[in-house]
Amino acid sequence: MSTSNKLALIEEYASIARALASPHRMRLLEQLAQGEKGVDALAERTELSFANCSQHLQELRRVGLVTSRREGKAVIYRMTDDDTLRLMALIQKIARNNIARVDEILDGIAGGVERPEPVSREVLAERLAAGDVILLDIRPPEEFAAGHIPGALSAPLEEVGAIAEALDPATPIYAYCRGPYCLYADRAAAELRQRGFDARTVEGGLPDWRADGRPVAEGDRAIDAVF
Amino acid sequence: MSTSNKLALIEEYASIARALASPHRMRLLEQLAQGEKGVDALAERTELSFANCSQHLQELRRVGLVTSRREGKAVIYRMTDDDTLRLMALIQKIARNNIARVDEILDGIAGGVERPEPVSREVLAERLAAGDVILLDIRPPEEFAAGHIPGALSAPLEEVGAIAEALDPATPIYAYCRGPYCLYADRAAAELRQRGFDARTVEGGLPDWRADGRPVAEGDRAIDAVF
DNA sequence: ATATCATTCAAGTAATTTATTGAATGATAG
DNA sequence: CTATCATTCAATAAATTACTTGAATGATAT
Repeated sequence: MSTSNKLALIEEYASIARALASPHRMRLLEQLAQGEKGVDALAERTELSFANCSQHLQELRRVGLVTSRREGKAVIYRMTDDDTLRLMALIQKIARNNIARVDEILDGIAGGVERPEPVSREVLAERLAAGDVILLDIRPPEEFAAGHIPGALSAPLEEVGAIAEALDPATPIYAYCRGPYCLYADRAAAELRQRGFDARTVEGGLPDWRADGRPVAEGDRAIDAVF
Repeated sequence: MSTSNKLALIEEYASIARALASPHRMRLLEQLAQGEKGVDALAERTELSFANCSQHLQELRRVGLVTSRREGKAVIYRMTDDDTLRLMALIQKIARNNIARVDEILDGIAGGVERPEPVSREVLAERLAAGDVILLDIRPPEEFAAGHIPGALSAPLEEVGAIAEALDPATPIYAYCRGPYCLYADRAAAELRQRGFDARTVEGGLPDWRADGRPVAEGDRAIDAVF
């Protein structure tokens, strides 16, 4: 009884890991980290067939990593809670530390320039309050409009170069995007460092910031707080 | 390039989850959470064939969750760092919150008696310092001798009943064991609650306590600090 | 060197998981 | 009530993963 209980528990724990053990499901979670979405939007963004996407989502739901609700004809999926996000972030951290290939890819993105450690969200909040740093949001403008860190400047990846022209190279720049799985901020920071800026990425992305319980602003532009 | 890099990264992240997605590997990690061990000890404890155990260990090593070193003829495996432990604990927490079956099993172990939330290690440390709580280590005596929380009393599961006779029912009791995957503390606390004690478990086990950077005592008995 | 022991490798089969297809369900609009 | 649309279910084929066996390696002891 004791032993079989223990084995049953371990089976369940393993089932959670198994749910994450598929690139497709990881990508679905990455999408859901931006906010809740319907099955068709998820199928489109991940380029999965409809039925396949639905099945993967059900598997994630089976172990409680996501939940769903019905809204008219559509079923909307969302991450269950912040622990799901923490789990993704922790796996990403372990990968960065332990798998050489991951580090190589991230180095490759950095273009050979020295790649500093990401800044913690806590430090970011302090420096934002002090006003001695520029914060860039590297996501597409629509996502910026739907929610961003107060004080951030919208700087979609293609525009980073142009925006940099207007910035003071003496002021440190922090960049963030969607989260650990998103490389926009890494690439923006790499480009800025190559241009001589003191640019670093922020640990995690907007979903993580939100999960911390920190304030989120909405609207088209939030340049006011920076300039 | 950008997209394929991103997909490559996600593949690697998924591979870490895949490594955990097997009850056998979970059990191996659980064993390694107690401390480093050789392949034969692990094969014996998990009741796996030798070659099979070796292969599972290599898979864990491939994604960096464990490392190994050679010691004479034997190869000793150990957890790479505390992040591996954190990953296990987080999965266990998610399972507890999201999978009804896990909660049922843990309830079953509690024998129908109300099951209070585990106490955080931080609170435990405060109360130990204040001296107004009794701390029981429910693991086998050998493991206690190899390392335990200072001030803990060694109380192997079979002896908990007898030891309880000597304790003051007015003083709260905290119980710990190996960690999230180990049920000794849960069962001890359940038994004590049925006898009318105010008994709770501690979140995580000795490995987690150690990972916090808290002090660990060695030796046969540490009753002195309590009595 | 040779023998011995712990571990790893390699190959084959069994078992599980995945993706696809087409049918079924469940909610809404007409 | 029927038609329509989004989603889910069920069944099959394809791809992966797991376990076993027996041979190979690498380190020690004689």
